[in-house]
Amino acid sequence: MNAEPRWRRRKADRPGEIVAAAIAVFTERGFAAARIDEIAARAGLSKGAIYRYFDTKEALFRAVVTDAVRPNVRKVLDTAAAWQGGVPDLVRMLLPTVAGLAMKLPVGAVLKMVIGESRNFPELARVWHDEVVQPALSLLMRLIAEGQARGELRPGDPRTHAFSLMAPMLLGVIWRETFTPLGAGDVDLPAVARQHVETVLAGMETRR
Amino acid sequence: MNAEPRWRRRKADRPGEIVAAAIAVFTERGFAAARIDEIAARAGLSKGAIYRYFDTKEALFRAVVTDAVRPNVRKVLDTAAAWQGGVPDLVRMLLPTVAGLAMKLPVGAVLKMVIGESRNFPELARVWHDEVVQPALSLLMRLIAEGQARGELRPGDPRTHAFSLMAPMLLGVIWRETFTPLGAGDVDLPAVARQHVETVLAGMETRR
Amino acid sequence: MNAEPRWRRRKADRPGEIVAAAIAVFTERGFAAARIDEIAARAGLSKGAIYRYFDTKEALFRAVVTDAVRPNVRKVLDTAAAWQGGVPDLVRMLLPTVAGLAMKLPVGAVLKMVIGESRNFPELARVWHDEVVQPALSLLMRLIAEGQARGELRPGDPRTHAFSLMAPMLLGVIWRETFTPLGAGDVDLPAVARQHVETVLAGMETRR
Amino acid sequence: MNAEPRWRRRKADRPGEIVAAAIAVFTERGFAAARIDEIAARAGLSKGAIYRYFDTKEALFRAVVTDAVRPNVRKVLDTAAAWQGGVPDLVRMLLPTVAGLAMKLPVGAVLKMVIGESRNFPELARVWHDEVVQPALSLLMRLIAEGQARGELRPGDPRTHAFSLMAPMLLGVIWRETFTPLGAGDVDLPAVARQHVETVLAGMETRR
DNA sequence: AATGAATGAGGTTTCATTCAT
DNA sequence: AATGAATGAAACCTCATTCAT
Repeated sequence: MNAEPRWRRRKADRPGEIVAAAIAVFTERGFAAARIDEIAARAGLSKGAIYRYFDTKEALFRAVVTDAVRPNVRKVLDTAAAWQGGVPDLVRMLLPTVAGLAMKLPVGAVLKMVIGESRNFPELARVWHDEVVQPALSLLMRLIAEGQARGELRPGDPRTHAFSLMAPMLLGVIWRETFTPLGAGDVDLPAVARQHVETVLAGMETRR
Repeated sequence: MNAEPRWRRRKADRPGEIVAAAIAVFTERGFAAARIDEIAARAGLSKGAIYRYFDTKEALFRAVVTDAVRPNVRKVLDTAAAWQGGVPDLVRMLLPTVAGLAMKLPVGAVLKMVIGESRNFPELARVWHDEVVQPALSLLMRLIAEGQARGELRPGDPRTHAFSLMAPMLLGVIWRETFTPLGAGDVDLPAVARQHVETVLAGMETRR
Repeated sequence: MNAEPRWRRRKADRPGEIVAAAIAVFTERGFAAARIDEIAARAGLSKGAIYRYFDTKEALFRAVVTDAVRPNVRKVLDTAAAWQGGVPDLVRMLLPTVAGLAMKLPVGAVLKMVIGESRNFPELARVWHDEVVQPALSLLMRLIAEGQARGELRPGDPRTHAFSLMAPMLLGVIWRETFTPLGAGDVDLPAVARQHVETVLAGMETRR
Repeated sequence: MNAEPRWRRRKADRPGEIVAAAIAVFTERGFAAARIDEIAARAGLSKGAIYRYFDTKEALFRAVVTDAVRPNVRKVLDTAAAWQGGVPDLVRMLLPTVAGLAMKLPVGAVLKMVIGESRNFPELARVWHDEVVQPALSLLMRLIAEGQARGELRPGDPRTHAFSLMAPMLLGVIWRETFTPLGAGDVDLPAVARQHVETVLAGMETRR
């Protein structure tokens, strides 16, 4: 009689589908303005079904924030940790790679939310700090210190040097989320990465 | 008995007091979680009185975001526009100045909100873009192009160069709002400014 | 592989098992706070299976309230109806018997629910009235009237006399459900029965 | 233009009006089935206004249970504590008084709820135990012990004697709430009190 | 000009019930 | 006969906004 069943069983796929829908809605509206209704609709579910997989709106938000980036960060860090050559060349490789990732993953939107909701969800900011920011920063600082010890890089506080290296990439990511949708010029992250890395390395390397 | 009605006191100050209270609450809680009740209480008023000065919560939010920074930006821009010497020296002066301002004004908190609410309040992001970001960026780009024309600075896309120069300051501001409250190490903005400006200028200047 | 489908096991027992689980959950939580999920879990079934045996939560509730006591009441009433000796001695036997039953059956908990839900489920209160309360009361009233006719008992409204006889037992049952779990002293129902029956019979019997 | 204002200020009267409406709805439906909407409507208010006076539905429920009886209990206990004559005569006065109060106050309905919700709101059962039941029981037990010491009353556990005295009154109250609305015969509490007190005293007094 | 009681729309969450498997 | 994913109708509670005082 009725051609279309009201719903179909898909338990295994559901969490992923819900998180995908939630990423879209949360990043578009922010935590508070996101409505469970809309997430459910985009996931092709009823509101109540969401609660089979996530106990609260906050739990869903946490899942979004943690799932969105963690896997990709590992990959980058592992590559860097396994690097054999000199520090400057590693940096030359690393920044464009990160720029490429940032272009295709929802990093920017999630980062925006982590920043925006850090007061209301300190734990999420902590997750990002502990799993994304701190590891990346530590790795960079260690590499810079090594480069300085080997005489490849000029002296200076390694943490600040790391800021000098990474900041334009992150700012570009935020820019693309915040100002580009308004009609402000887009940012070509890989291009920025290429030019910036050369500029800053020229200022950091001992011989050129 | 009391001949003086209690609200005769101040009058013209009210809007400013309300905005001041609103800055505190909005930056502490974000737009959605901020309650008019609390803003009113901090302004020493009743909830209803707020509506005599601002039609809606959004209007108050707009006032906060617009008023919070505009005046200070002008000052910096005017100083820079009036600069007579070479571009590198201007930059050497500018970054620490900005760093100092960012330490005492609520720029970071408001910037965080502008970023976080940019999807829900595009006009606010636009205000910031048009009144803060774009003017500063334009000025910097013009200066850089001039420096390049005069042979003081190496070639390269001026906009990216501007990013290379400013990004660590802005990222530091955001960091202090997002991660420092969690116990992550603080960022000494003026120190970052001093080291970064020398590093990046060493990579930008033609002769050193 | 597994030739035996898992639900082939029992079959006829199911309703009884469900009611048993439901008694536990309903008496622990009350009607509204009882969740079908929990009843199903305790019965070793899934939620959906419950609906094969009971159309609604209310239907299950009705089954609980009706089944919980009916069989036991019959026994007591039959014993009393078959009594051959004098009324006072019957009462001396009856009250401790009832007290003993009340100690091991969930009468108290179910009585509590019948009382608590009587407005929302008048029919259940009616079942209890018609099948438990009224028969017992009628029997007692008839016996008392007979005793008065034979000169064994003093005059007075038989219904009130029946109240005088039975009330402490019922109140004790309720007390044990309501106040004892809070740490209030327990009630030794049989002991109360023994003392009360002697006190009240001393006031009812014509010669002592 | 508009003859009737949408609402009128009546802050001081509100809590009482709300509790009165809540008593009606809670006692009619029980805690879970009572809807704030209906309480508000009966109090002539909107749903939201309730929350200006009571933080949660539970808080309102607590207010109902505590407010409904406390004042009246005090009065009875004080009268009894000030009694000068013999114990039997005090009891002869006390029971009809209690019966009269129970006829005009919502004691029965509230008692029913305390019993029905004791598992979900143990603290309310405790309030009733501590403020109503225990004081009354203690007083009675003390009076009975005094009567026994003076030789007016026969020996026996005072607590059980107190049960023997009071139980029919309480049971009558519950009966009137549970079975009378169904068409079962009403209980004339004062009449029950008069006959019961004589019956039971005849069994308790040493000389008659 | 100011108050704060009252409104009412809207959101999250729960859970009895249904139904594809 | 059984499962449990999915539905959808409430219900509680919040809070920006209004308006009688």
